[in-house]
Amino acid sequence: MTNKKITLTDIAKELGVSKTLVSLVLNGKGNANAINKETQQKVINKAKELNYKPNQVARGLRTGTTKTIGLLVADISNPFYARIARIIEHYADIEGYSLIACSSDEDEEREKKLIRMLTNRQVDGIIMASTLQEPEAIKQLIDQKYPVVLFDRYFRELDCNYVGVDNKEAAFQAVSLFIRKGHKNIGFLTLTPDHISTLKDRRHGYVKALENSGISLQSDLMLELNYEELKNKHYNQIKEFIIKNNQITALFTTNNSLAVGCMEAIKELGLKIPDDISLITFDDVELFKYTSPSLSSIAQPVEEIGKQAVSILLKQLKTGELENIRKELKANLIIRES
Amino acid sequence: MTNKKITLTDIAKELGVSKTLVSLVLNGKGNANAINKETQQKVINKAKELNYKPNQVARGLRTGTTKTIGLLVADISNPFYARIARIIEHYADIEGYSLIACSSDEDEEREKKLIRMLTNRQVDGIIMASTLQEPEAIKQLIDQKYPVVLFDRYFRELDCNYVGVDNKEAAFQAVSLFIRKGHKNIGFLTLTPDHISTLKDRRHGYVKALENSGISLQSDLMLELNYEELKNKHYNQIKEFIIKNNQITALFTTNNSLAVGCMEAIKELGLKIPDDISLITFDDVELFKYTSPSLSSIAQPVEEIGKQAVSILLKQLKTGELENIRKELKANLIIRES
DNA sequence: CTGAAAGCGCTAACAA
DNA sequence: TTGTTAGCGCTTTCAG
Repeated sequence: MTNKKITLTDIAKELGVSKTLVSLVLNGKGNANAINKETQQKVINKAKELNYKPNQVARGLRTGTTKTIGLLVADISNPFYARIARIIEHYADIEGYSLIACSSDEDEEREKKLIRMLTNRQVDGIIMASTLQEPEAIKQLIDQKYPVVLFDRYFRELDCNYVGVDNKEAAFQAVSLFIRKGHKNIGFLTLTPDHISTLKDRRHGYVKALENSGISLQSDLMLELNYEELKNKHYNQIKEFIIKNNQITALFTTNNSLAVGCMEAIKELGLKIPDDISLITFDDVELFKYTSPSLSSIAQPVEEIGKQAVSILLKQLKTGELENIRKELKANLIIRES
Repeated sequence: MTNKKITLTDIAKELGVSKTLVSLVLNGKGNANAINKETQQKVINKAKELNYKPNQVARGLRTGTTKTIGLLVADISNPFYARIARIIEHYADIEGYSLIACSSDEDEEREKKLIRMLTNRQVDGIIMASTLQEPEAIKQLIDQKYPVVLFDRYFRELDCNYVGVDNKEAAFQAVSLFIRKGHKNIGFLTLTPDHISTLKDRRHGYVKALENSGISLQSDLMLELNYEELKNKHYNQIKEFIIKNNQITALFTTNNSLAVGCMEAIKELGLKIPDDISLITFDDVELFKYTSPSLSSIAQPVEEIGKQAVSILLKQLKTGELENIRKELKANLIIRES
């Protein structure tokens, strides 16, 4: 394996020219610097011949820019985040950026560690759906002029780029639909940590819809599930919840995993959706169309969210100006059988 | 924004010691080098006080190791790869490695570009499910002593670490089950590019099961779908296929997206699974349990695949020895209603 | 116990 | 039109 790594210096030496010359040519700045066409061609040929590979790390150290974006979410394998990741990867790639993807597992300490990791790695910017309660760690980034785009989740107290949907309105619409259909005892299932903005907003939408129709809020009908338990598919709490509150005829869940948990629990209890209990969930998953029954859901404009997130980040990377762009999109209530 | 970046030199200067000293201490090599406890503490305190962040890029340039793993798959948002990604992230993280994740879209040229990108970025190793026909680009990596672990897909002609399942056997079992249930006209749906080892092996399993039962192979009953079309949810070909071959009573699909396409097509044709057509698919997705009807599938031991892939890679990263480890695991046929 | 100095591979002033 | 030089921030001999 003769394959010693080829560097700029190797090419320069072989050709008897300077590193600068080679660097310029290989970076397409040959013409701008009025370098002899012939010389340019020689350099290019030699680079190909030696199978030269520019060392991005060295370039990164020198230029202070790594062409890398950090993507931080709760769980990269959750269909919602997985789809967003793919879209972000796509748009980032167009501009030559790669993604370091990481999952916080809804663990605040872990998220802080990951933020540190990403900045240590000198990623040029971060796109994240944060699980933090206090955005102090993110504020520090911004104070250091670090480009950050939040998506899905925001912080009221923090001036930061953001793209997401109007969660309160979407939840309001879904629950209002239940009410119009005559449901009075509508359960609300959500996750902890419950300080997450999306979850809070969805809860507000639920409460508002009830208020709006003069239905009094029963705190019994609201259940919070622990993220870890949910991840390990411990659906017992959901079952107990349904048994204890057997007046419930409709359920609103704040994410796709909860909806799956409900399907399982309801099935195990021998109940039927929607005959016994109706279900609408936040976040659409492709297969919800084919479940039994097909699940009604609130679909976020995933493509647009990912695209906007990258677009905002890249703009600020290019200009160096950290504006403060907030995009609130509309979610789409998809009514199916459930 | 006083936040100039703090470097080792800054700490050294403030303390009136050398960079070496600081570097040693901060890397936990203080004791090994018999550095004064007090001095060590001073360094650590000062680092904390100044909020020092080690620059990984600089370290990477110096040490030639970036603590980064490249993950290359067809589509990071496909549930199968998304789950694997999460697991790989988990095990890599334990050892301090991060992931650059990228999707080839089953495009050979794009994959080659991504491989180049990853090596330019000096990732320490690559874990990939390759879409290539000729593994030349991967062979080059290995020749350069670049640690590579293939998963899911392998190359017969290439000596390279690999972890995956026995695809032929799994497909054989699934199709044999169809036959035992009395099916004679069993359709086979797969993807292009069809040189991919998993797809070939699954096809072989299908053929072998038929042969084994003395059922003659009808090439009409085998359909290949283009990846791009599938991604764009163009299921018309599947519909036409089913209409043209209305003797089909069972379908075997080689991946989860194809199964979804079949469900859609069969539904649109007003047919019922499994009454009119039975379905078994490769790759299990959580929601297959809840679809209507629930889908029988071949589940790969995802956790084990991801864990092994990381383990093999890290071992070779540590020892510098590129052995050639091949792990073939067993897939699990999950029989549901379809 | 601590420090000086070299150098990883690259880019960018500045010279020539 | 091309070359010299310095230096990004870090680790690591080698000397003291």
